[in-house]
Amino acid sequence: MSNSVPEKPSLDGLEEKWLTKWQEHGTYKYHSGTYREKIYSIDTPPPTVSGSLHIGHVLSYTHTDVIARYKRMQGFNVFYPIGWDDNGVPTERRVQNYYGVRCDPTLAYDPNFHVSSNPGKDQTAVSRRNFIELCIDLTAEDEKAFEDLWRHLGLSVDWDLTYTTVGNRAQKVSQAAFLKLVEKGEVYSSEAPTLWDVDFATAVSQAELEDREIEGSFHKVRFYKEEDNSEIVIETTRPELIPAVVALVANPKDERYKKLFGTFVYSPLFGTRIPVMAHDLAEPEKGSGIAMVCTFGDLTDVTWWKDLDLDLRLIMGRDGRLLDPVWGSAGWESRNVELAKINYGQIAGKSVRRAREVIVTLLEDQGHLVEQPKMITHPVKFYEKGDKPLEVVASRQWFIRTLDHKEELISLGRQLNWVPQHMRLRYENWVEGLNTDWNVSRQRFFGIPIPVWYRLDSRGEIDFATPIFPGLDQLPIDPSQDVPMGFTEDRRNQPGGFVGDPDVMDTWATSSLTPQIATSWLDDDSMFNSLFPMDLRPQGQDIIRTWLFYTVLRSALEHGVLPWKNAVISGFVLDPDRKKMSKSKGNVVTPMPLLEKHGADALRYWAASGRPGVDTAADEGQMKIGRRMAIKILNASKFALGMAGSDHPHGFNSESHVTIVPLDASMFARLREVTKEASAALESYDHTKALEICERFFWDFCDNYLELVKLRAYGEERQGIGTQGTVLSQDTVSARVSLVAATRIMLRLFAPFLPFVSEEVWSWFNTDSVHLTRWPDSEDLEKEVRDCAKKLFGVNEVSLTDADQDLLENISGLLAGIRRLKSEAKRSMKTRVAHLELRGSGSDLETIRAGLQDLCDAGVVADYSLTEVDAEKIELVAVLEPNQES
RNA sequence: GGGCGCUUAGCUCAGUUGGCUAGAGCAGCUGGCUUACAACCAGCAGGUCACAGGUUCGAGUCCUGUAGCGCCCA
Repeated sequence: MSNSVPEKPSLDGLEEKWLTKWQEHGTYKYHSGTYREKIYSIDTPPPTVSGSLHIGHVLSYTHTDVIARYKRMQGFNVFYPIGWDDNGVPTERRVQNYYGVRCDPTLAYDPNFHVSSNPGKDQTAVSRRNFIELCIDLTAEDEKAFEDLWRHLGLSVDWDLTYTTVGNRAQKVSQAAFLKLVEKGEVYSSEAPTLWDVDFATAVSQAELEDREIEGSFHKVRFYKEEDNSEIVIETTRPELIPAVVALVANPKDERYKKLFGTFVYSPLFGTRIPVMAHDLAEPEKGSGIAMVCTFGDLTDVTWWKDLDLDLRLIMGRDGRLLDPVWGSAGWESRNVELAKINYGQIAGKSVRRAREVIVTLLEDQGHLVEQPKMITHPVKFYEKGDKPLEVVASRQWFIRTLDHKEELISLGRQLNWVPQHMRLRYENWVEGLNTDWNVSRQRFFGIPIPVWYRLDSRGEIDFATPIFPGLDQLPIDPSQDVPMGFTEDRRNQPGGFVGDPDVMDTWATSSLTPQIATSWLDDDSMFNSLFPMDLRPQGQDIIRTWLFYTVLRSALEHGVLPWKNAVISGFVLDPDRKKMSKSKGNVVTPMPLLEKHGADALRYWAASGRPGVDTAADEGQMKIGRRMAIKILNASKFALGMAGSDHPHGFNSESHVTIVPLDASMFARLREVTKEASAALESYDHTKALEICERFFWDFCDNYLELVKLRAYGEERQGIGTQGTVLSQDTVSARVSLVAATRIMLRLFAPFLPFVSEEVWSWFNTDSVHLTRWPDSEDLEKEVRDCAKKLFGVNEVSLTDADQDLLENISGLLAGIRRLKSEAKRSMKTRVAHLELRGSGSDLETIRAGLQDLCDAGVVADYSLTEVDAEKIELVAVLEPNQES
């Protein structure tokens, strides 16, 4: 046993030292080629690198690392990769702001393009390829910041397994998975009304929506019955859509409107003849109980349009400005075409907002408005990253079928082990509430291209019915650069030739494949089979409906199974005042300064004190406690392991027999329980409980056990028992072996939580890494005692019994009693007790007899006596020696 | 409007299938340099378990309702 306990142990410099050594020694490397049963595979969340680092990244990633380290110590070959999510709109937006550019796909690539180091107010237009190059450059920088944090925090990931969500492999997997779903009939394209963000100019999916309460106005507008031109009043928040109105609907049970169903009315301003119809979704209580249906104001309009088989009058452009239809032409008939033209002329080409103002004025001027608009607040759908309400536009999109698979998805959700369990309900509620298939096309620039070309007919029109797909062996492809089989580049965009699909995939269409990307799906079958389905998906509660849901969906569609066995859902990190952190509030806590101030082990301690699914405040107090514990581990270990380092002759050899004395055995009995309880807690992903159990034992060990055995371990002369010259007593040997063995066990228990200080202390008397040792179980404990006896004293035979588990606790209680007496007398703890009388029942006194000598040593008791009395518990009567100074 | 979670000491949180006087850390107070540690140690004090009912020999724990806070969905 090598032994180099430092004189003055310190946390300074530990992080750099061990990060370097772990990297050099490949401590956390995954070893391919082992059996599935011996592998523990983790589907780590790839952080959005264009987002800013915040303390939340420390919390959940530390939780995962604790589990990874625990599993590794249990002998699992841990597959623990990390990925970078550099895909999608956040990256585009960041590149635009950072470099002051915008993408214009019509421009040609400029190989000599350089970004201005001082971007002005006006954005420079750049080609798509230039733009993508900038995206890749910037994300590379962003990845470094994340990697620095993870490394500094001591995450035990295998950095050789790192992947990105825009890399070649991610492109290949995303496109292959898409094409396989095409083959299975689970993907289709269609021209349909789609939720559309006018600023980003892209379609969005149900998962990317959020409702926001915004101000609007109810306008009471007159429509006119065909039969007698009498008025009928509807209320709308979208008067600018009156030119797109295709029906009025009321509830079939609504007596007020029953007789109107089947009749026609004319719209104001435009004179369009439209039917009055019945539909269940019309709410009698809302407004006047009769609503106008437009193509399209919202998703309800889409439902009505489909259910009632209504006409289509599109006026919303993809840029959020109104189109300019020809009044009087087919579909745009009017009973007063000239008036319709004049009125519409005022709003054509205008934004929604401006058009609304104009329409309201026109309605008022021409007498169609019943009264002044009434202000209301109402929920409106937004793209979660957008600033303007979503519009519904008709466009061609690719969809993955989800609605057909709801039941299967719910059933799979019930097979997954959710931590905490109630998170399953969020998933189930989401699946139950799905109302559209998953639109995976995005009209963006930076992303993985949809791997599709279309034929152009002799007039140059796109034939969407027979798309051309690449073979799996061609992937990845970019249809705007690559050419489909049977064509040459000069046929691109030519009549009779082909055209590439201009869209990219929703980023979730890639992120939902992280298990497949990380585990070499399609590239290495044996690796994939040994890692998939994976063991653990750790992630935030905010992306259950996206990342978790989509990943389950893709795995179900492709493999027919769950992608992992366990999903551990972390809570949010709140600011120190327990408020949600947000950029706008300016209360975002960044991790690096805290890491530098308190140290990695301290931050990890804080993180581990937050349970899965529970929101946790960024509390520096908790970090300080973590640091304090790391220091305590250094100091306590220095003392305990210092006991091992005697070069003096001790009188023991391989023939000797050592008996672990009852007090020491009692400590081990408790430690055995601790290892059991901590293991059970970690098995159920309750790292907080595991840490608490270990921490409590450790503190108790320091405060009581260490103090009780201190003198015995030193082996100093004392009454009755003691050493003769340099020869140690059995009791001293028992204490020293116990101190060292217990410390070794505790270091292994702390290793997953506080990897730096654990490794440092371990290195004082070992050459291997504590992180590659076995997680302790009760058998290890006996073995550890034997090993220590052998190594410290050359002793082969050791007796360790756990006859009395309560002894240590009882003696500790009495020591606390002695301390209380001294404290109440306002005397120093080293004050001698001239005489201590222990009064209690005969059986109680018997239970403590084996620890009395240690108690007297720790309590500085000169002399004691036992008095048998009829009492429920042992009472102490102490006579303190007089204070010599006063 | 629907769903989920939370409410225990000044603060942050434990509290298992219902079972002794409801625990810990931090903060507070009082002492103490004590041969691992003053970045430390010892001791003390601090609670109507959100509220109202109910079940039970017994409820922080189970049931019903109410209030407040937070999150998700519509």
